[in-house]
Amino acid sequence: MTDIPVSTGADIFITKFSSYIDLSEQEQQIIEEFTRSSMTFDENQDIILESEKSSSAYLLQSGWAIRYKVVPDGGRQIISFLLPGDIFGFQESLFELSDDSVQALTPVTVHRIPAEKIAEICDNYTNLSLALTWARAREHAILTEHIVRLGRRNAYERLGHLLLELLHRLQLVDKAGQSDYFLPLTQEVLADTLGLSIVHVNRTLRKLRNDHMIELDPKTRRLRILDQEALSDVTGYDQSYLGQKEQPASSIQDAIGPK
Amino acid sequence: MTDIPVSTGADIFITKFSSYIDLSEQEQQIIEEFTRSSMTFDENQDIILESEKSSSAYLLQSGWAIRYKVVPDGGRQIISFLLPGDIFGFQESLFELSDDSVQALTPVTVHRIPAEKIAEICDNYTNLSLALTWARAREHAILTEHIVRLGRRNAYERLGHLLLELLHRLQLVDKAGQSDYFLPLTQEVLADTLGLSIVHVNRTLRKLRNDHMIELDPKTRRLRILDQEALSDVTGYDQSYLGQKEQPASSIQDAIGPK
DNA sequence: GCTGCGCATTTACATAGGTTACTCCTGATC
DNA sequence: GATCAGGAGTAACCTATGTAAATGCGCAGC
Repeated sequence: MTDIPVSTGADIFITKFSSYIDLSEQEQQIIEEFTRSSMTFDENQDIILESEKSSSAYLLQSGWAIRYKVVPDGGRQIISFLLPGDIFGFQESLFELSDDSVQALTPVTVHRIPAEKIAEICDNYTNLSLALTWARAREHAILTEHIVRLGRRNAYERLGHLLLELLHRLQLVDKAGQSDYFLPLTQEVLADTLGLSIVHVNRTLRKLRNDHMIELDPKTRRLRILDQEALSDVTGYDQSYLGQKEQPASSIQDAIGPK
Repeated sequence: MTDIPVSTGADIFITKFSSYIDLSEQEQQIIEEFTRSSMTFDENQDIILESEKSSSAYLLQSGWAIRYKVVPDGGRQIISFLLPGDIFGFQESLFELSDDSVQALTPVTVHRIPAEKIAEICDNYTNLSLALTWARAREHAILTEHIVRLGRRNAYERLGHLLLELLHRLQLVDKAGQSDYFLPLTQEVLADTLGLSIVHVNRTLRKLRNDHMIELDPKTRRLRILDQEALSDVTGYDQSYLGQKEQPASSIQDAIGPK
C-alpha cells in the first residue's frame, strides 16, 4: 500500500505498456497528464462506476481492487483482481451489460480518463490506442485462464496457480520481488475468487506450506513462493497468457522498501 | 445446421446489432460485402487462427463452435460457445496472448474480415465500430457470467443457467423458438463447459427432466425449456447481461423449419 | 445382418470439498 | 485492562461430485 513515491505516477503505466509497445514522447506526456489528478478510495469502499454511466476509464495507480458479482443466495464471486498499472472501466461501463461492482481491497488511488479523451486517443495516437487494445486482450486472456482454473483444476492447483499469476502481474509493475510480494487478501477473498469455502482455502494453504511451496505470514501478509518451477508444474501454470517476458529483472526498488 | 436460406447472410448480423444500434445503409452494405464470400468447416474441424496471426476477424454465419483450452493432464475446458451472428478473433489473435483454440461442433460457415478492413471500419464508420465495441463488451459480460457459474453454482444451477443463456442468445438471431432450440451438444461437451464429469451431467440432466424443467430428446437434439421463470429462479439466471430485450418475438420462421 | 463405435444411461463406490462449530490470537475501543 | 470483532486455524461430520465399469441403443460400413 505504501508506495515509494516515484517521479510521477505515470511511470508505472509506461513501464507496463513498454513490455508490449514503445510509446512516443507525446504519448507518454498524455499519460503524465492523466496522472496529475487522482481520486482515492478507502479499504472496502466501492469504486463507483454505476452512478456515472459515462464510460470513463480509470488507471489504477496503487492498491488492490476487485471486480465481483453477487449471486441470489448471497454468495459473492470475485471475477478479477485490479492491480497497480491496470486500466479498467473502459468498455464495461459503456453499456447496460454486466452489472458487476468494483471494490477497493486496500486504500486505492486511481486516475480518471474521461470518455472524450479515450475517443481522442483512439483517433489520434496509434501506439497508445494499440496499448489499450493490448490491455483489453490481456484482460480477456486473464479471464479465460480464470475460467480454466475454476473449471478444470482442484483446490490445490487453483490456489497455486492464482498465487503465481499475481506474482507475475505484480512483477511487471515492480510491485514484487523475484519470488515474494505483499498479498493483502484474506482467506475469505481467496475463497470467493476460487469458488471454494474459507475452510478449504485454509486447509489448502496449509498443504502448500507443508509441501514447502510457499511461505505466508498472516501477520505481515508477505507471500514467498519457494519453488516457482515446481509450483508451476503441479498447478499447470504457464505464464504466457500474461504476455510478458519470463522473470522481469528484480529491482533495487525491491530491496529498499515494502511494495 | 440446415439454415433456411435468407436473402444474404448479412441479415443475421444486422438483426443482431440492431438490438443495440441502428446501422446506416452504407454500413449494412459493408456487412453484405463481407458475407459474399465464406469458408466452411466440418464438424470437429479446427478453425484456424494459429497459423495466421494476422488478426483478421470472423463472422459466424451458421453452425456452432467452441473456444477451448487444454490443461496439462489432458482435460479440456470450454471457454465459450460461438453461435450464429457472433464475431470472433478480432482481438485475441492480435497478440501472442491466450493460446486457445476454436473448433467447429457442427458444420460451420464463416466470413473473414481482413485486419485492414477492421481498422478502416474503426476509423470511418461510427455506428459499426460502436457495434464492434458492443460485441466485445457483450462477450466480456458472457465470460464474466461463466466465471460466476463455475465458481458459485452447483451442477443443477450451472446446467440450467447455461441452457437459458443459449436459448436467449439463439433467440436474438432467430435460431430458437419461444422456448426450444436445437442443441448440438454431447454430454461430454456440456461437462467440459461446466467443469463437471460426464456422468454427473447425465445425472443432472435427468433431474432437470424429472423436475419438469426441460425436455430433451437425445435423438433429435431438440431442447425445450418448460418453465423459464421457474428455471431462472432456481438457477439464479438474469438475462440482463446479454443486453437484449426480454422475449424477442418468436418468428414464423420457427414454424417452418429446423433451426 | 454382423460388427464396431459413439453416445447415453446406470450402478456402486471413492473422495474432494462444504458445513458447523469451536478455539485462539490480535488489535481496536471503551 | 475488559470487551469485542475479524480473521486464522482445526476437527468432526456430511454431501455433491468424481471414477470405474458395465449395459444398451442406433447408426455407419462391410
